[in-house]
Amino acid sequence: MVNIKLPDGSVRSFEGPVTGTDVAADISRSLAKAALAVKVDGVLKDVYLPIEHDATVEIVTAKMPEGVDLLRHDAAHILAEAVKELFPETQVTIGPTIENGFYYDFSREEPFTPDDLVVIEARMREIVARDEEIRREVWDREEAVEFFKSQGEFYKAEIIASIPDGEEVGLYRQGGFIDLCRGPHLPSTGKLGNAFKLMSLAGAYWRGDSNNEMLRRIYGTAWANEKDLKDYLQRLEEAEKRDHRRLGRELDLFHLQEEGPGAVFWHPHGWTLFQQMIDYMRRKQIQAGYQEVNTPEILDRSLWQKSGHAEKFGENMYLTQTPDERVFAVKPMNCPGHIQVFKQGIKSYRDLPFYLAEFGKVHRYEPSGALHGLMRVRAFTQDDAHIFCTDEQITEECLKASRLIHQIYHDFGFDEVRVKYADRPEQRVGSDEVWDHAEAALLKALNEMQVEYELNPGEGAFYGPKLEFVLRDAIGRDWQCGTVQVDLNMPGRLGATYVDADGERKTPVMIHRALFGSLERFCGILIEHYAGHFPLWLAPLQVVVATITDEADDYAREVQAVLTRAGLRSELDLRNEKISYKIREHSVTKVPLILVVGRREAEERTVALRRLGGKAQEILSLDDAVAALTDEARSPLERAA
RNA sequence: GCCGGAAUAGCUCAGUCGGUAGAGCGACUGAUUCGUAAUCAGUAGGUCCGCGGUUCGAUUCCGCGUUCCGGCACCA
Repeated sequence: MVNIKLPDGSVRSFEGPVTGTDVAADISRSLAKAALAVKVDGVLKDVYLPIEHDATVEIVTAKMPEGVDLLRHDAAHILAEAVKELFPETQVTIGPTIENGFYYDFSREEPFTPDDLVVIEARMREIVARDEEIRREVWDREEAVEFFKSQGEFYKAEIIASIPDGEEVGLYRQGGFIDLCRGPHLPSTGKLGNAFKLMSLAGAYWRGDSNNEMLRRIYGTAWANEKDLKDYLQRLEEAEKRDHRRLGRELDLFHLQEEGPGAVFWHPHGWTLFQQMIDYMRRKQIQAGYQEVNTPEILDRSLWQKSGHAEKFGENMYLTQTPDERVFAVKPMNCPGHIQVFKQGIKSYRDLPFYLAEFGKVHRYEPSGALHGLMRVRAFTQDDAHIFCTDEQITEECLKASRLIHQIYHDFGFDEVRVKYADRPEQRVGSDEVWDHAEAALLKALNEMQVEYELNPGEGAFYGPKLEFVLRDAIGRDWQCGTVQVDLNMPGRLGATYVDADGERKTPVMIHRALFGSLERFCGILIEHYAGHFPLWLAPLQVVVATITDEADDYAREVQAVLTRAGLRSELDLRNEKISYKIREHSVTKVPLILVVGRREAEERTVALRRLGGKAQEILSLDDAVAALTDEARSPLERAA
């Protein structure tokens, strides 16, 4: 007798061992058909495997997230089967599911072409139509290794050989294709259905290591039904429309060109947005007790040798030689410069914590393949600051900096921020004891912050562990923005000291912190986050005054003058065009407010206010309109004050 | 940096099986003075990414380079 408890709490009894299919069939025929796998006491299993003992059982269908994940997993296997049928000389490696889809990495001399993708996808649909049974087999490890070697599948053999002793080697067979897999899998290929699509080709290193062979990756997406697939493809299209590179051109914010790879040419509107960010940040920082400084962009190479940058970061640095043959480095970070400022005059323990901030433009020679619009550039502006403090102050200062970051992100409309904690990297300066100490202090602050965080092992800066604040772009790519780093190394290397209460000279701790991280990147994320519809206080162009007839020109000029005096950013549109033409044009470039003035408004000293995306218009007296808009255009900082 | 793809008018793109190119939108000029998301007509605009090679002739074919796009690796 086997008692099966279902999620609704009911219990069904069976004579002997049953399978997930049996249980599903006992409930309803349609459920039996929809069953993709089964969860036995919370563990996913193949639906056709016997359940020998009493258990809690849940039937997994495509309606559940786990079910969709299974579909994607099987789509990857079917992709591999199709590729092996069409290109038998190809070796298979791994094919996991990912967010919204799956991929499979193949080893193959010849690249796949976009045309191949069409053929492979067609073959996948054939395999689905064949509805091949998928069955799990447990193999002896040695036999499995030998088997795959004999098939010329050396990568698979390597994976199996690396499975820890004592773990079962489970293989799944579908038609003529057999693959190592932890499972579970669908009972047959037909269950995948047709809601899948191969998306793109890419290169990817074996085991993610750039020293290894580059494999050929095929990305695909798979969903429970055609509608979900269609919705997903539409979401991708929508995301493309908010791509900051596209909006950057459409809204005339910035451009990049061949002569300056990774360097931004800011146009007037883009630069206005950029300056708004700086303006906000500057005030916010002053409130938080920072002092703003500015340090040289080019400094003698020897300083970078002392700081450790030359050795650990040298490959990313621009060097420049002057006619007297002296070698300088263009700064990739602001920290050594700030230490020079700190070192001027004798500092007392009473001066600590000592805050120095800089909107510092840094240059880093990034790998060419990494460049990406504003998100990844070679010349960028950091809202960088360094907090010189005592050992006891570390935790408190990290906390303060992290709180500041969360507040600022909130003001810019981001409430979902992911935090990562990155500890010591292989390439680093300083002793293990010092690192132990720095990591412990940062972790303590992190725990006191009471935010969820992920570990990012080995990804700290070369001088200390760091917190990373991560935002996501329109198409799901994550970008690190703010950061807080505890540095017990660099102040010592560059000779920074303070006089402690006991009269002894001591080396201060330095906390590196950036709020936006890179202003360029944050600006890119902002563009995508708002899809170009910036909140009024950030919008580069806030108001367009548009006339209906040239009889209103003089009045329109007057309106704009009043707006300018009130501190609003406006433009005049006196062109001899229909008002609907003007409205369409300014709507397309996402100007938040349009003030329409015609003969009537000129006579009555009013304006017709039209908001972006709105249909209605509002007739206001000029004075009321300006007062209301000025109030509306206040930044979060001004509102809080 | 690595794998794959791309580069034609300001933008989006078509095209030439090798005989120096075209559309829509935009720009400009003129007409129109119009009430809330595209008024009409006309005109101009191209080193077909760069450098070599093959060829009578290259935007087209080949090679090298540059940049960009999608990934991987790297990272703010």
